[in-house]
Amino acid sequence: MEPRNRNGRGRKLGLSFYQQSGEALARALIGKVLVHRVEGKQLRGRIVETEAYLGPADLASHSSKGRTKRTEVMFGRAGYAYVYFIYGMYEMFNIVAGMTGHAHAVLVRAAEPLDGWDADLSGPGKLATRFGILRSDNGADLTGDKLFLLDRGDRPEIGVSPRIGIDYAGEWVDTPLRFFDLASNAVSGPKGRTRGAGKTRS
DNA sequence: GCATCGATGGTG
DNA sequence: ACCATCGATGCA
Repeated sequence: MEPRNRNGRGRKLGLSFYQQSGEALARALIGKVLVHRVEGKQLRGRIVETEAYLGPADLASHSSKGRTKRTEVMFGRAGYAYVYFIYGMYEMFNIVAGMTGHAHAVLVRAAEPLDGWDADLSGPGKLATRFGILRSDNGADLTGDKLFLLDRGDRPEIGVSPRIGIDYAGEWVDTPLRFFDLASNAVSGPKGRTRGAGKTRS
C-alpha cells in the first residue's frame, strides 16, 4: 500500500525533516523537489544547490545582526519560509532549520525545472522569482499545501564548497557550507556547469 | 571565457 | 553604506 501523502511523484516532507541542523538540512535538500501551487498551477523543481546559515554566531547569517523584524522568522520553529529582498531587485527563498531559537536556515540557490517547465532556476534570485516566491511568502509554513517539498528517494552525489557572496563574513568566509549536486548542470557558480548551448567551437 | 560594473531599494 | 544577485559590457 501507499504511504500517506504519496503523490505518485514523491512523499511530502513533514516537520521532522526540517528539525535538523542547517548544515544537515542543506545537504538533505539536494535532490528534493520544491513545489509551489499558485493560481491554479503547480510549479515544480528539483533542488540542486543550497547553502546553510548557522545562526547568530555565523557572521554570514542575517541572524548575526540580532533578532529584528526582518530576521524574526528565523528564530522561530523550523519549516517556515524566510524570504527577504536584496539588491533592490531580488527575493531570496530560505527554509528555517533546526531547533527553535537557534535561527538556522538554508538558502535554496538552484533547481532543475520539472514537468517540461522551461525556466532557468540557476541562482537564488532567479529561482525565487520564477517560482513566484515573494516577500509576502515570508513565514509561509512548508508543512502546508501551498509551498512544500517532496522526497523522491534521490541520492545524488554531493559536492561541498564555501558559500557565495559573503566576503564580509570574517572567519566564516571559507567554511564549507554550500552543497550541490555534482551531476547537475543547473548548479550556479563554481563547480557548477553553467554550460551554454555548447558553443565551444569557432 | 573571465573581470568589472550598474541597477535599485530595504535594512540597521 | 552596505548587500546571501544578475545581466550587460568589454576584452581575450
